Amino acid sequence: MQTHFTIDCVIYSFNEGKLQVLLTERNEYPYKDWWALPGFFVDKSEEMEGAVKRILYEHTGLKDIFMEQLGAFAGVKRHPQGRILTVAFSTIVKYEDVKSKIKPTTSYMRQARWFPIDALPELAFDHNQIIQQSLQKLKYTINYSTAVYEFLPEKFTLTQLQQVYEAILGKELDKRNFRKKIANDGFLKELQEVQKGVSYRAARLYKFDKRKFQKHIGVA
Amino acid sequence: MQTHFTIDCVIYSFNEGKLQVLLTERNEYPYKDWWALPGFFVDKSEEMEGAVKRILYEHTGLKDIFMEQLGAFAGVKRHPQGRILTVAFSTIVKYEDVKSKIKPTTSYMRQARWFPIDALPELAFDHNQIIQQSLQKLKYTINYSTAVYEFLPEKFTLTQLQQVYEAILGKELDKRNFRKKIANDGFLKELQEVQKGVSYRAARLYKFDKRKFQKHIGVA
DNA sequence: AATATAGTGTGTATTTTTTACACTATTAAA
DNA sequence: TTTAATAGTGTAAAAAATACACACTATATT
Repeated sequence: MQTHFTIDCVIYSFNEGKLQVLLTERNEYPYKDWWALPGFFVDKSEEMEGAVKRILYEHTGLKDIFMEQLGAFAGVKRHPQGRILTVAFSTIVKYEDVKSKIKPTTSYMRQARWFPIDALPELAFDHNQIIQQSLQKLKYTINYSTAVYEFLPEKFTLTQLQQVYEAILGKELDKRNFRKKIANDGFLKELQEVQKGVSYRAARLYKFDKRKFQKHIGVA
Repeated sequence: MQTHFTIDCVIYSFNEGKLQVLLTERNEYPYKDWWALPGFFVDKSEEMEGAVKRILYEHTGLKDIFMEQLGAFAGVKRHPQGRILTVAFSTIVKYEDVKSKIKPTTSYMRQARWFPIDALPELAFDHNQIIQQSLQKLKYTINYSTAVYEFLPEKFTLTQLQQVYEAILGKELDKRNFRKKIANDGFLKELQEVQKGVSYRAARLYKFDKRKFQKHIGVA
């Protein structure tokens, strides 16, 4: 009648032109030595949102990050010790921002590491399936969410933005049409600033303007 | 560390030009005498999908119906007895098909009844919130799912189909444009048959062709 | 038999959105 | 100064979405 209840986190970033997922190496049975999504048990009387924050921090070292619910996975056979219901959440972080911060603070996990989404190992439990479902949702909502901007630094070039789109959708886009669409959406702010330190023509930098985005979407 | 775990069902139908939701009147504390979504506890070692089927049957009398997951709701305060995690599911049934079958077979609920979505009572727990979230998703996915056809009998008129769209979206649509869109989609089969027993020009009947729909969507 | 009723069924012009496609400009390094 | 690498830009064609009004037909009523 009662069940254990866990949270699992699908954490995305963008690096080296690829969509990456953060995985942890388990140091405990079951699935000791396997790679898995960062995740753990929720405490009694702990709000789910609070548990997500805590688990994210303990398993990856990351803090102050909003996570969105994907859904519940409750197969009786998904865990060898009998049914453990997990609620999967996902989020997106900026690779450079978190680079130095990623370090599990629990001994349940040995290490945390990024894997490109197209080269994931076989994961513990049903975690491969959770990631696939999450990716589907990301693709599906890309044009109606702020997701792509969460991968990028505050100031970014249009080419970087296009690369994020391409990494998520898994296909190439036409540069001119892409820029036309972005210009038409009209929620980027063009800065009076260009890239530095590149050995070719420097690209203009842009910022995402959340206020304009919300107007565009027709905020709830 | 362990929690109770329930399923709640958002069951839609279309009747009298309106989108309807099936609710049950509780016969047990807490929230005795309140209206609520059909729902109950999942047994230990019971697959979630099986529990959904069982609970749906016990609380509404309905059988053999596929339900889609909406998500987990786990607020510590959502249930007066402490956190009870619920996973919400939704489905759509044909009003006429189920009309005579709806009857709870458990004494936990006194009766089950349809309510128009725009005239719901205040519900037990966080059930109003669950319905709102579910409705959002229904609107959002209307054009990429078979949802609308699940409201209708096997053979239906274009006007009936349009009314279902209008009930879900909560706004009126232009008849000619609607028909153009449907014709263009091309996954309805036009029958050599018309409505019977109407006191005005009889409308042509159509069937939904799932195979053509899947081609159109680009089936996974 | 005439008529009222109620919903069916249809087309076109306009605007908007999407797609396809290729060259010049700028910068740093060699 | 040349080369290498990426930035930045426009137009035409096709497709999709929108706005809009009237004649048709089956039945019920008188």
